Amino acid sequence: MQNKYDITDSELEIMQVLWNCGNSTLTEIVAELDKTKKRNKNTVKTLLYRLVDKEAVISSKNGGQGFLYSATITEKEYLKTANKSFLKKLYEGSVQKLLLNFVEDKTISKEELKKLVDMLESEE
Amino acid sequence: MQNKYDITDSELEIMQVLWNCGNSTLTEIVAELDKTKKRNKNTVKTLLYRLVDKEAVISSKNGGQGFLYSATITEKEYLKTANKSFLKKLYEGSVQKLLLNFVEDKTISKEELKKLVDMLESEE
DNA sequence: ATAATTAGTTTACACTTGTAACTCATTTTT
DNA sequence: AAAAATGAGTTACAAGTGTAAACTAATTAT
Repeated sequence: MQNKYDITDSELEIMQVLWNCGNSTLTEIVAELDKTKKRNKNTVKTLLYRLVDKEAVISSKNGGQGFLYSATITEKEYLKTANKSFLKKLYEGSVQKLLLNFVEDKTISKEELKKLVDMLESEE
Repeated sequence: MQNKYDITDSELEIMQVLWNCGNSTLTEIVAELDKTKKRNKNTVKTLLYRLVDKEAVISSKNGGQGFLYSATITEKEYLKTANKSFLKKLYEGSVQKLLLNFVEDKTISKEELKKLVDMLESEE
């Protein structure tokens, strides 16, 4: 491993806290995670440690009571690589194939898809 | 594990052969995989064995020289669950969010997306 | 029929991942 | 100041995963 974009499922939950809440201390991260699923503080520490190890997160002194953890990659950057490997793994890298599948299996209807495209059009 | 939709990356490559080429023998699968990446026959055997174990594949006698392996789930069925968990993990389950991201990060352009929707429209 | 090959099954092993305890230093409380 | 709590860093461990060897039974070639 040792690639900052190679983030496991549990690690991702930590990154999402950092992305959503900004730089945080261990305690803050644990508190935030607890909103959805209880997680032992030590577990979070290990996860943070691994993220620091692969440089997806850096820690910095925070006046006295502990460290502040910060993501070194943005969520968008991460999503981009994650999307790409998902597409590659299941759809030969083709977004078209993915979307056709979504429509076929009713994950999204043609109408919704059209509405979405219209929205994108009018936006700009 | 022990869920037939819970398929690892290496196992998926075997499933893809079965989906693309239909029921196949071990030798055929190995030959097909070798087109893209060399893989030890024993490795393929283990992978097949694990797939049989979780019932994503069944094997049946094939007049003499070996067994025929067949997928018990279709590619579409598999993709549907894979899509869902991908969306859930990264986009709070929202296709909309995913598509917005694709457009934002230029994985697909608005034009291409529109063309695709038009195609879906005219199809039917 | 005996040797060689092949396929099915079992076992192995290192690395990854989820989960958490342990240690030691620092900070806070009494 | 001594005791208690907290946090950083380290270590642990079982389950999952990629990869492949070993063993055994069946099939094919000589």
